[in-house]
Amino acid sequence: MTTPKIIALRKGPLLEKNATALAAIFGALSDPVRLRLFDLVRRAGAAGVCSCDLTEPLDRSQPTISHHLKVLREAGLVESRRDGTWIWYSATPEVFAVVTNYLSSVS
Amino acid sequence: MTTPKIIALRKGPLLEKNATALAAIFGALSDPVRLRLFDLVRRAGAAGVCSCDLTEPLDRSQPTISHHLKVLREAGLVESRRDGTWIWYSATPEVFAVVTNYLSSVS
DNA sequence: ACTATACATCGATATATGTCTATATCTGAT
DNA sequence: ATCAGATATAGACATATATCGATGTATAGT
Repeated sequence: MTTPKIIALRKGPLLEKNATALAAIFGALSDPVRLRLFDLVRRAGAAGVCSCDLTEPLDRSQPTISHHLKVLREAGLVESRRDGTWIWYSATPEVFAVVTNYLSSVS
Repeated sequence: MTTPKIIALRKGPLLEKNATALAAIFGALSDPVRLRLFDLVRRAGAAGVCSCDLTEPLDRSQPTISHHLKVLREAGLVESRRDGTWIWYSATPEVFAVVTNYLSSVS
């Protein structure tokens, strides 16, 4: 409560609104399966990767992978486009830039 | 299951072991309160900030802040040193090198 | 030794999350 | 219209997490 010494914090602390938005992105990256999933997607580049090729390498059920892809999609980290019966996922570097910007501002 | 097109993924996917380690760091940053907490700590620079000054601005109970600081500490994002009855927290930016290295490895 | 302050831990509780099986939906082909 | 394959959703369950009040521990001062 009482301040032992006066610490001059710089202006512009992280506002709650921004913290919540950032936390959501980090949250999407806070699961090992999701991280590997995202890694596979971004490695596929602009062409993207078919969802059907993501289930096997991660050793999870199809609904589980679908769930994780949804989380990544809602966080804005990946986007999907339909091609017939399958769906192609690709990384969205814009949102990723938010993360790297923040991280580089720290270190 | 069946591959609709052959996608040439680059070598070196994210291994499970590394994914788990990375996910732990992201997990520590996946909570708004913890993000703002970390922000306050890192803004204090090398001198650090007293734990007693972190409870009020975040509008959480003292045990809750203590818990979050523990999470940040165990993730290697902050370190603490005792000074009498107070404990001073400061950021450890080295950990971010791991994250930024990974993030820049593909793109 | 006693008291006051700072911080940590404990136990409880409500909510969120990861995972599965079962089922639904969507798309293309017959 | 029917069928098969790909993906999404629903429901269930176990575990994790964020939070609090109560209590414990450590340190400094009297």
